[in-house]
Amino acid sequence: MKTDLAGPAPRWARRKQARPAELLAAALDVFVERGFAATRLDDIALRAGVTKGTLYLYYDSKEDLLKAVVRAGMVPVVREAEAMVAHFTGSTAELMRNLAAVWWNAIGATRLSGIPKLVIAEAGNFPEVARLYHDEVIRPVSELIGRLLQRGMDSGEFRSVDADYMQRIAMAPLVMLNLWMHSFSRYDAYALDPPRYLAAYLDILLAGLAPRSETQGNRSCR
Amino acid sequence: MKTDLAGPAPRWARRKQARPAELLAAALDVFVERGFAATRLDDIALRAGVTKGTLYLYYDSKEDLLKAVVRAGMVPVVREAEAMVAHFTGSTAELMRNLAAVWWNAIGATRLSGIPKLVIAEAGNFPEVARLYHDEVIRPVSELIGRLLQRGMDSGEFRSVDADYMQRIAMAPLVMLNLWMHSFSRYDAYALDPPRYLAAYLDILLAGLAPRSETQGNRSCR
Amino acid sequence: MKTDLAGPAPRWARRKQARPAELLAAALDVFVERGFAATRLDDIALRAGVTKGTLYLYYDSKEDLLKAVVRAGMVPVVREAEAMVAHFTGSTAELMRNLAAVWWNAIGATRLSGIPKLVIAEAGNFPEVARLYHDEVIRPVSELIGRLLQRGMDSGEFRSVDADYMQRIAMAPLVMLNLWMHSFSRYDAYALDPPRYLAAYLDILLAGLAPRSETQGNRSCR
Amino acid sequence: MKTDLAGPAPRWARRKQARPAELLAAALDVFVERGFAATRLDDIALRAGVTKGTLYLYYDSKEDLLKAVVRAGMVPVVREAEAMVAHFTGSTAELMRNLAAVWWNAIGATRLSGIPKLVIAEAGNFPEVARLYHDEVIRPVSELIGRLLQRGMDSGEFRSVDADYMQRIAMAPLVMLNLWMHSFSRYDAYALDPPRYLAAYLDILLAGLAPRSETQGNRSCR
DNA sequence: TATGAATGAGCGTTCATTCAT
DNA sequence: CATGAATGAACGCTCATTCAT
Repeated sequence: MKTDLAGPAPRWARRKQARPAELLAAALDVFVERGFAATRLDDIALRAGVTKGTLYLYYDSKEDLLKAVVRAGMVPVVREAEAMVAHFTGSTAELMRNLAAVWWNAIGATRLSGIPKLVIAEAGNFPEVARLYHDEVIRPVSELIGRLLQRGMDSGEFRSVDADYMQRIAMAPLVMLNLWMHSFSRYDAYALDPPRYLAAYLDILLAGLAPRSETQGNRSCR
Repeated sequence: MKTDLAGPAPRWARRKQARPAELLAAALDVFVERGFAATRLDDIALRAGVTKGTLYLYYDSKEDLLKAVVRAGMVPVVREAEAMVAHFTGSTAELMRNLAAVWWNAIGATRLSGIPKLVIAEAGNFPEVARLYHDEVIRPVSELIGRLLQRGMDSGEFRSVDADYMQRIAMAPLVMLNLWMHSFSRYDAYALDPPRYLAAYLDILLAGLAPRSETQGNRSCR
Repeated sequence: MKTDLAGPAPRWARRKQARPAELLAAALDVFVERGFAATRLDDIALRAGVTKGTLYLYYDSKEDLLKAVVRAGMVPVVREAEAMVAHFTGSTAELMRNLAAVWWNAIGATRLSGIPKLVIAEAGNFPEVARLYHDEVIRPVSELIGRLLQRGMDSGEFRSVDADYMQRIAMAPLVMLNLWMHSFSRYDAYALDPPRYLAAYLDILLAGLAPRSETQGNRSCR
Repeated sequence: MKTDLAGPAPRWARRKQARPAELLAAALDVFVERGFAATRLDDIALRAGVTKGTLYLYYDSKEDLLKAVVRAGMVPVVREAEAMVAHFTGSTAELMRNLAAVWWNAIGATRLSGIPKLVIAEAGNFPEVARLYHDEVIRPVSELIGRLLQRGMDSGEFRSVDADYMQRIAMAPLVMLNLWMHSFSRYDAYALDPPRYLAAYLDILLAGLAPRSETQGNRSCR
């Protein structure tokens, strides 16, 4: 799965058209490494192989750059996820497993995984970033997951739950994995094992959604 | 349930002893509102009703203030949770429900709920803050929840799960609720309903931990 | 030879009367160690075993403290030198040797040796300090040395020189020794040997003052 | 004789290349006037016709600026003195008179004369400044004067003296003249006449170095 | 007399943003 | 398009001075 953010700027590809993507790639790197406030535009320019002034030819301000990074990085992945769901024909549980894998490959294992931390940290200071991220990323994904849960309930695969809120609960561990990787996991002692984390996640999520046997309550389903 | 952070500094209580707590309360407020980097020491001082220099009579630096805020805010709550678990005698599920309620009352519904966002945002820039929060908050809580899961499994109340990682999954939605409240929930349109969120959370968590019926697979627990 | 500046404050001597001298001793130490600007009143107070506020019971300001240190440290030594000269009966050359020794014992080898550097560095910023030091220290000493040179010329011991300016030249190496000890000599590699320095100084000074050729009359040395 | 430090920055010469020298000239002026600690970067910038931030485009810190001022100001003069000595063919006494004149024209009569006071005052607080000044200025000059004395002794022009220490004694009155000009001479009442001072200096220095007549030593005149 | 908490003005340094070239 | 020198507004931290106790 590809994103619009270029990889480490290849020197030979300095076409004018490629410039913005190169800048965004550099900006993403540094924003994720240092956080928004601690990032100097000089660092971004240095990593992109340009000078600070050049950034202003493409983006109006540091905040504008942040918004571009968020949008260019996340929206394509959202689109892709939506396309995947639209064409999937298997069981809902299978679909959720696939989605988790896609999410891991497209975001979790890439530099994009740093975006949620960035956005959460700055949402309070930059309403436009909050709105952008919510409307372009969170809302579509929420609706996607909400529809998925509904699909599972409709088919009898899942028991009846509060779909609107359950999708939030379902997303939380995935987001937290990203946050952890870009906060505590930076220190070796606090690192965790993502596959094992994801396995535990899918285990309890699907178990929790599975219909209870008719004759048994939750507590007594033993 | 109370915290160690005092309310808005009463003018008449300028006792030396009360000062540090007043400063921490003000610092917490502003840090949570603005984030660490965007917070000016002048703002904290203003809110505490003192001048900037006074802060340095009690704390060595802005980072030191952050560490004090985190420690003074969270450690007592952790202790309280540990005490509660140690004396509880009911079912593990009930204990988990109680813990969620305690957590909500002591943290979620107070200004302390802003600390996780602060720490996650700054953990990368301030290793000491990361270490402090992990060792004094995350680790004890993780172990607490891990023991809880083990207790449930031992008693047959819960099915067998990867306790170490499952506690991370179990904590994630609670942390995410805090993060949400201090990022997107600031904008009315994106607010959510905490009780409903917590209900959905406990619903799926306990359902997911409940033993499956012996004769039936996950899908077919009917 | 004693000064008015007390040694390391003896705890048992905390008579009110002794306080000002203790403060001055502490102030001299720290001023000499760090320079005027880099010295914090807190450091002086700490060394004197009092608190910062106490300093203001005895001295109006940091500059006032500096003036007191300079006056209390140097004036007694000047008086002593004047007394010594007044009672001396030997040759002028011998008197100058004695004066150099007295100067070394009373100033060069004590903490007072740091005062010239202090005064020279701050004279431009504090006219009162400049005036004080010049009128109470430099002028008396200049006149003393000038009279000495005149005495030597009158007696035929010295050749005829520009007494007024020669006393400045004569003082320069002694002052420079003090300055060196409190600047470069702080670094071992740049230290020098004071006795050897003083020997070379007296050697050339007295040789330079001695009457020239044999055929020229040397009234007192024939 | 010129120095590398430009005069009052001409507005029309805002070439990038000229900037550093303009900044150093301004810095030298203000450092000498106020001393290092009392100098505000704003003052230097104002005098150079730039803003404070501009200083940091060329120098890393206030201390770095001090080092640059010292190096750029003194090293060329040292080189010049060394070149002059290397090519001189007259008598050693004549050479010393010439050196004193060169020193006066290149340093004593220029703003550079303020540097020794600066360095002596700050050597204790800034080891790097001390080392720089000692290794790049004091040591070369000391060696130069030491060789000169040796040359005079070898040729029989001078009597035998402790060359290593005598060069220190010989330099002291010149340094002291600089210090005086930038401390007490600021106040008219305490000003002195440099030519007369230098005449007295050369008078006694050369007289003191001259060989004694065989029959009458200085020492035997008691 | 002595304390020490509090002040408030000040300074070195940083960095997003601008603009002449 | 691109540069990079310059700006100027901040902000963290310091410390001489004050004053209620």
